[in-house]
Amino acid sequence: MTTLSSSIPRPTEAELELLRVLWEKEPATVREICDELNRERAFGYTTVLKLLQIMHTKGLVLREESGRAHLYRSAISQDAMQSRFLRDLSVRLFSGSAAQLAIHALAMEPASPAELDEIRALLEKRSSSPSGGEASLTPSIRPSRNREEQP
Amino acid sequence: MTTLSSSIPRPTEAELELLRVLWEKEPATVREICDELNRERAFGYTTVLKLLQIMHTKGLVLREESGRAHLYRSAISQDAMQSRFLRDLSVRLFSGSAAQLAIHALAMEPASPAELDEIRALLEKRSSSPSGGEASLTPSIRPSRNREEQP
DNA sequence: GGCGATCTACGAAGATCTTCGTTGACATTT
DNA sequence: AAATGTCAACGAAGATCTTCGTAGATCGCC
Repeated sequence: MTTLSSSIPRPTEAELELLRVLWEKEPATVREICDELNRERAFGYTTVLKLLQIMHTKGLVLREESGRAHLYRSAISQDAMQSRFLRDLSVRLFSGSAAQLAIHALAMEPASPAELDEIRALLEKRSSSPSGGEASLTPSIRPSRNREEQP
Repeated sequence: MTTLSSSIPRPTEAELELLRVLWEKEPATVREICDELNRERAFGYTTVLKLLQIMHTKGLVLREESGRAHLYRSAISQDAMQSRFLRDLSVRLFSGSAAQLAIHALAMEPASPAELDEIRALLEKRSSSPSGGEASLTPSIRPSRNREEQP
């Protein structure tokens, strides 16, 4: 249950990496998040802690201070965050058209048959009811596949 | 055509605003860019100049120093930049799947009939050649002001 | 030939982001 | 209880981003 409250600021790059971990294993302690992050690249413990503290003041994460080690969880669902970034990007670079953005993304990379079906389903829905309703989408599961990253 | 040379850094937010102007009216002087920007929000002249200088050292813009006032143009096409940002976003937030990104974007907002057709065309192409070759795809015409076309 | 307007270049201040060292609190072990 | 390890909190250093003031060059004009 995550509000898409627009008062929450956009996470920075490092913050987004933490959120990605949280969405996978929520709730988590600083130690857990830190260990998970260090599978990919080095993060000092206090670096992660500091980031989480900042994110907490920003409202990006929630904190349970019950035990000795605090428990963190994200304040925004991955889905809501995806929408947030897509909206931003569409405004910044696609004249505000999420559809144009989608077309470009679609042209960039082959989709799986399942994904193609999903798109077809969306198309039908759109065709019939242009101002379509609350599709509770969380797109199909996707095994975490990684490409090169460029900070 | 503009190279999608990956050595060029990702533009910051302010830099992207300048690029947006350049893509519309290229080439342009600092004055022209500044005036255009000030339709939307205030930018000091020297601010814009400084940004362009930085962007020049970064390789984001090209500069013609012929006359008294330099002429600037973008070093990357809007299309290539769109791909760049989409790739980034898909890696950061969609486990590297541009298709999932597209689905999400599609679900976010109703598309115009023309856009729906465009998507259908893309789907057919995908269906026939599943692991489609590295086509030099540019998603089709883009009249720069997209968004509304309704007979 | 000097005056004002316009341009580029330089540098710097303030904000934000990233990273981490240090400190003190608390728990576990010896 | 002392030693050791783990934790949150604080602060600070360095990097990057954003903005602009000022200085120096150059053009057009009276």
